[in-house]
Amino acid sequence: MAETLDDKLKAIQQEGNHMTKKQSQIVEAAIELIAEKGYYNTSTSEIARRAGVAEGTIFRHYETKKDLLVAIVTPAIANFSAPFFAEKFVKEVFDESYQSFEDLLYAFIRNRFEFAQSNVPILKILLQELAFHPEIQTTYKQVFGTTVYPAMDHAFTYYKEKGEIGDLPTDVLIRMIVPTIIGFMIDRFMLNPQKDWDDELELRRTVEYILQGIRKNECQ
Amino acid sequence: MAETLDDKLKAIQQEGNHMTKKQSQIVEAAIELIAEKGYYNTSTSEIARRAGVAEGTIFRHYETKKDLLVAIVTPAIANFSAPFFAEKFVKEVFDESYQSFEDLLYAFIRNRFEFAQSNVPILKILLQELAFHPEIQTTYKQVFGTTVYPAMDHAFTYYKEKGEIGDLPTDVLIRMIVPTIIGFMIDRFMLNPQKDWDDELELRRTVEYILQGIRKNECQ
Amino acid sequence: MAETLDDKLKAIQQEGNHMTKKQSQIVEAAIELIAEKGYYNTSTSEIARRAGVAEGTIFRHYETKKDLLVAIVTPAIANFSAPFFAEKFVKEVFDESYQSFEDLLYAFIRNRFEFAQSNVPILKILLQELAFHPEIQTTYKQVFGTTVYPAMDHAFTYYKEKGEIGDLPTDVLIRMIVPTIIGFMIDRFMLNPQKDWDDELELRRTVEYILQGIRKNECQ
Amino acid sequence: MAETLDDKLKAIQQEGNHMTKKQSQIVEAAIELIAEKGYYNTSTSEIARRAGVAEGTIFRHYETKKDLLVAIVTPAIANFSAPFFAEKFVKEVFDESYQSFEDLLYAFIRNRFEFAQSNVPILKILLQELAFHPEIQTTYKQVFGTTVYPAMDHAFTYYKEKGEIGDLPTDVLIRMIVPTIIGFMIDRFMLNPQKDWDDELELRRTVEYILQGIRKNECQ
DNA sequence: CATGAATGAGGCTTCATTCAT
DNA sequence: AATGAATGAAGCCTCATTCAT
Repeated sequence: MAETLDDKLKAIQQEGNHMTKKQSQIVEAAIELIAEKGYYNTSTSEIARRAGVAEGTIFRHYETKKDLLVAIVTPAIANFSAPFFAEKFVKEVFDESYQSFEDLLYAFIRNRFEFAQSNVPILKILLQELAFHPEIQTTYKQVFGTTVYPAMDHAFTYYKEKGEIGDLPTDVLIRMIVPTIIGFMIDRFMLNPQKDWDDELELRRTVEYILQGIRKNECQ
Repeated sequence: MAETLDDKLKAIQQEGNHMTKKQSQIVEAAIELIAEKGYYNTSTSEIARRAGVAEGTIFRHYETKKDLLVAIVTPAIANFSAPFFAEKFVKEVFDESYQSFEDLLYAFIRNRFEFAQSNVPILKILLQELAFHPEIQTTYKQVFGTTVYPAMDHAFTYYKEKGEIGDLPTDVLIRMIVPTIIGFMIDRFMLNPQKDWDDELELRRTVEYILQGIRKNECQ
Repeated sequence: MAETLDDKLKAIQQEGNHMTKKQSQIVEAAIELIAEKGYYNTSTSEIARRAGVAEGTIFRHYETKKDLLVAIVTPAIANFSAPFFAEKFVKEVFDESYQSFEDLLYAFIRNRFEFAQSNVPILKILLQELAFHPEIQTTYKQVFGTTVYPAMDHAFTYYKEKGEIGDLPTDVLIRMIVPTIIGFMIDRFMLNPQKDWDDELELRRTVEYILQGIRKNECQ
Repeated sequence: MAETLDDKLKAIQQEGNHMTKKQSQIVEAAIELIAEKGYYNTSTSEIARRAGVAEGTIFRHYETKKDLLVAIVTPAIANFSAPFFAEKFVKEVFDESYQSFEDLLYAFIRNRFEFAQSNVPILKILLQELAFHPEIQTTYKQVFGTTVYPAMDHAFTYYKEKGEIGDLPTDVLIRMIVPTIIGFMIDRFMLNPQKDWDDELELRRTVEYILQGIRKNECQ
């Protein structure tokens, strides 16, 4: 138990490496089934069947069914939240790589959009199960509190000073921006994935909506 | 099965009337427990215990556990979505009761905010369980499609013509507005209910954010 | 959890009363099977089958399989150890109902012999499972320490003063007497129950052996 | 399967010889764990872990888990019961090496005491598991019937004739003596090993108790 | 209407044993 | 000989649902 959550998160990002073939079959099957039907409607025997392994094999790799869920969802939290902030927000904002908040926001949304696009089922699971599993909530809070929030706070402060963002607290800005982005992705990937989307257009619209919504209110 | 969904919805809105004492105890207990722990983590025996009735009594009133869930959630859908639109949007917008889109939006958000405030647990259930129960999804789509969407579409058209809203499709407007409002409520009532909220201020900020986000872009 | 072990023991002695028919079928079947094959070789499904009930019914009455074991064994401990001491040792020894230690010992052995005779399977379980279940050990120690030991200690002191017993510590006397008695019963009821026993003779022999073994060593 | 039990017993007594290092690690680990927690509470994976070998390695040396148990317990039976009788009882009693039954009994108890002292865990296993494993019972009966009983019978007859032992059947004498000795050892090594024992004193007391218990009843 | 004992299908998990490497 | 991943039978337990009272 000396292992910290932080260690775990790091370990997780390289997970793919040391997984046996059967293990990744299990994870893949679990992701498909749980995304589709939810954690409590998916039995371990069903996962085993779809993965083409014996039920006992699941428990050789994951002590409990919940451990399997956590093993699926934790990297998603780490990867969805962290990378962009670690690399882009913190570094490039200082580098002034982004001329304006708009540039940053656009890069951010596009980057997360692309990540989501490649990870729809896992993110679906994350969204659906977050409410029911304290273990996941803890990880989420940890990641959000140490990585996402500070980076956002930092960036907001910077652009507020530059006058590009209205004078709203970070909490409020997050409460505006995040649901807008997630709302778009839910619509795009979960509610109406089959629709004939013009992703470029919608990304622009989303950026625009947020930008106008939070910008300094100069024209009123 | 001649009964249509529509009939059901109507019946539901007057439900309170014909419920026996035991029955409302059951519903109340179920709401508390399911909101707190989720549908699959709440057993009928637990509901019976908290309600102070025998387990069999639940099944005298609801054929299955899922029926009980549906009986809880369906009126929430009907009531959360419908009333305002039926009464205010449709009628008063025509009456020109609302001078501006801002007035309408503000009235709408405040109205829904107050409704949410009095129905936190049920709405929590709705939000959490919607993903897992096709029965609920069907009801939701039906209500949304026949009541909410048309009313919104109507209003948006009206105010777009008046130049108060930018020229965005109804779908897009909904995708912008709804997550913003729901996101606020989740923060307010579910994630941080204990915070020292200045509700008036936050309502204003929410309206402002939406308004700027979707208004005609005159000042750029 | 306010309930003390003592309360439990009392409750247990009247247990028979409030057991439903199915419940006593379960207990009876469990006793038979566990006595014969041991706790870990007896499955709950087997118990259910022999009891003529559904497997789930067991768990309506006993939360876990181990609870069932404890429910079987605890009264045996209470009843095997306690009654004689409470009633006879303590009271009658003072009354001088027993002229000599021999009388007391004989009455005691005969009394416990008869009890054992009517409870062979349960006592077999107690003997076999005591080593593996801390829950049972705890009960045993409690009963022994508060009831059996004090009564024996009392009686030994009394008869030592009368010169009928040699000057050995209570611990040692118990270590001599108890295995002799239990050893006899194991032979009689468990190892060779089918033998053609002359119980009166063997009881006498057992008393004699103990008596000579611990008496004041006058003739050497 | 031409191999008789007798062959096996002989083979067993030289077992140490042909055991590989891993094999004795396995046996040692198994003894520790099974003594502590019982056969059914000890998994082969746990034994393998403690032994520092792979789980499969156990099954290379012992076809089944039960075979491992038998391999542990059979030599204990052979060694606990047999040697003294074979060497001492039979030979030395005839040699009249022991002047009196007391001398023999004392030598016997001391000898078995010392053996027990060096083999507590294995004897614990024997005692605890004997009831549940017919394979062990068979071995036990075989050894007892062919080695212990005849030797004892022989010695008893001899000393009865010399008038040192009362006229009791061998069965009865065994039923008196054996539980007394085993009872002492259980107390000494299993129930209260940590106590500050004066072993010499207790050995003497045990001998004394048995001796008086079974001697010719001359002084009554 | 209400009760609650009884049901039995199905879920998660353990573990002795096998086998390809 | 040794390994350890994989197996799958079997175990304990949960829980929605039924039904006699």
